[in-house]
Amino acid sequence: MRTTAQPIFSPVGFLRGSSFILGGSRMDIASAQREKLHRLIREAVDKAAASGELTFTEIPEFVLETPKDPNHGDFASNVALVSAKAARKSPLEVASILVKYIPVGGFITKVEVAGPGFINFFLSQEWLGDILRAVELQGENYGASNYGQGERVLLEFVSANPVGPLNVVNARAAAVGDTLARLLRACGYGVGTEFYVNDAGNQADVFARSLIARCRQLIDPDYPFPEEGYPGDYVIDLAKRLLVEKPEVLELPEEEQLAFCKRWGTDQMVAGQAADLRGYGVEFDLWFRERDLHAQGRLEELIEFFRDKGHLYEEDGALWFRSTTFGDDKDRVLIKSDGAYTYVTADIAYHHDKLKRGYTKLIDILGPDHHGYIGRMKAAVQALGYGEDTLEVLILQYVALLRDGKPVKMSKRAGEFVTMRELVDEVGRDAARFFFLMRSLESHLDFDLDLAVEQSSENPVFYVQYAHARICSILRQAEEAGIGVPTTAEVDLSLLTEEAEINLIKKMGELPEEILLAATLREPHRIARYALDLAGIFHSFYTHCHVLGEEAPLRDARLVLVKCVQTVLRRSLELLGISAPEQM
RNA sequence: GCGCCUAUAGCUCAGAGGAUAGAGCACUGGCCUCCGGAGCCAGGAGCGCAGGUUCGAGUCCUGCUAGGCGCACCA
Repeated sequence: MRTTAQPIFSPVGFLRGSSFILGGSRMDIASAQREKLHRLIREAVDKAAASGELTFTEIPEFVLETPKDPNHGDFASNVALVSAKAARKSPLEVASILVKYIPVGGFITKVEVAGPGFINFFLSQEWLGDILRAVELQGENYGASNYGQGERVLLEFVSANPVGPLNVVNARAAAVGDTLARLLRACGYGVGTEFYVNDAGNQADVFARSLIARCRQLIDPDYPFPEEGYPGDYVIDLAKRLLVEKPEVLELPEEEQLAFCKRWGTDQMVAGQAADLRGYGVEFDLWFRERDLHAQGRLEELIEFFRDKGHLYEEDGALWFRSTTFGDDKDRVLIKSDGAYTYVTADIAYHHDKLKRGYTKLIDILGPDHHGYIGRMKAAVQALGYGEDTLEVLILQYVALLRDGKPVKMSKRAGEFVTMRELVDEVGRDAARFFFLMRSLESHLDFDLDLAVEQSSENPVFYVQYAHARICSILRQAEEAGIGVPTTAEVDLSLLTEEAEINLIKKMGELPEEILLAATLREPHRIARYALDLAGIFHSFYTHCHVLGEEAPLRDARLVLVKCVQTVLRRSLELLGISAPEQM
């Protein structure tokens, strides 16, 4: 069973190998430099092979990375390191042979062999200008690509039961799923987002009975509350509203009453969840109702489909799906001996529906308590006739809220837990999203409530937003002084020589690649960290370099630079679903 | 018992098999005649344990240890 996140395509061959191709009509210029270097390296390998100096059966995949240490050049490749074995020479020997075939000139000012056998490339200033021109040209689309070529991906996330308010893990899932959707769209995928509403199962029945009991208690305080009922106060509030909206509900025959409360109650919960999510910046393309699957006979269809394929058998009065054929730990019951469908039956029918609607990649984002679910669903998708990797399940880990450095106690059984709405009310939508997106999915994250509301540089979300607000302030004052922001073509970009300026430009050049990595590796936290890095470099620039007040040529070049940083910061924040305030 | 996640600086966390393992916080000391000090600059310390694969392992494999979570004819 494969339980870790599987990229849609392995990005390895794509990013590190020979073909860095961004589709669409406008190729990203900064990445075009990278592509040129890739090609030059491959040509050098071919020439070295032709001359007999190197012998390969095939060229291994290699990395072209931006070194942390600027002394290692603008780009560095490990091609010699990874191909040393195939060449039966030391990495240093391979590297020194290859550099002979890499022509210096044009945008390449120097090529050298360093360390254990890296080939370091030093580029002319011109390529930095290319980055700024790319940002200017592409603006709000900077970093987008057509890598996905329209492949249809369905992201399902949150999918909380409609029996209570959303919790903090739901909030984490919402932030991660929404940003992943934005990232995949930016990479040219045809993305759909869905929330599966589990409104037909036992839990919905229990919820309906809890609601009825609360209604009766409002009339007769001694009326007993079901032992396994939902204890939260929100059920009482809902009961009050129900008695106002439909006072005759308690007069209905029991079965009708239950059916009504189940439908009405879950609808109310769904409406509340949708409103909370909207306030959090998350809108779903579709809220898919489990009850529709039942009403449309889709479960029966699924059973017939599986029966035809021979995936079913009966035992102990129940109908079983032989999921072990497809690598599941054990077979699963689809119809219980009492004739009722199990939860998994409906969920398989739902996934079948997604596939029939033309999605070729399904991504489910689930909480940590559902990891045991992966095997059976991957088995189901295969039994439906699709490849093992069609379904990809991302498991989020738990969230611990910290106040005064101590965990906030939560008890689901007692109905005491912090809801997503409370969290967002307390720390704000931007801080909540950023804190969830800062960490990798699999981290068990500590959410520091005190830090999230702090208005200081210690609070990462403020740190990033403040950088944006500072830029806006500069541009505003320029405008007030009658100084327009020029275009890259109108200024002398070679005046940007300060370390902070160079670092800013290089960092901006990394965004397209970061977006691609974040999307394909399912690592949205890369973008949050990217935004923090870029903001940090900007703050340093701000302290060391002035914009307004400098001589016109330098001032104008810096205005262009600052304008570009604004675009890139805005773009990063937009991908995170976080606002970019002009003033704070 | 089986499965999943985690273990990196005092704390919270990054780290695409590669160069000297990085940030932030905390602690200490500096920086405002100047575009927003909600900022900047400078200082110490670390990969849970044991093997293995590799030219090279925080990263991959195996076995331990510790913490979190899950193992239904519940959803």
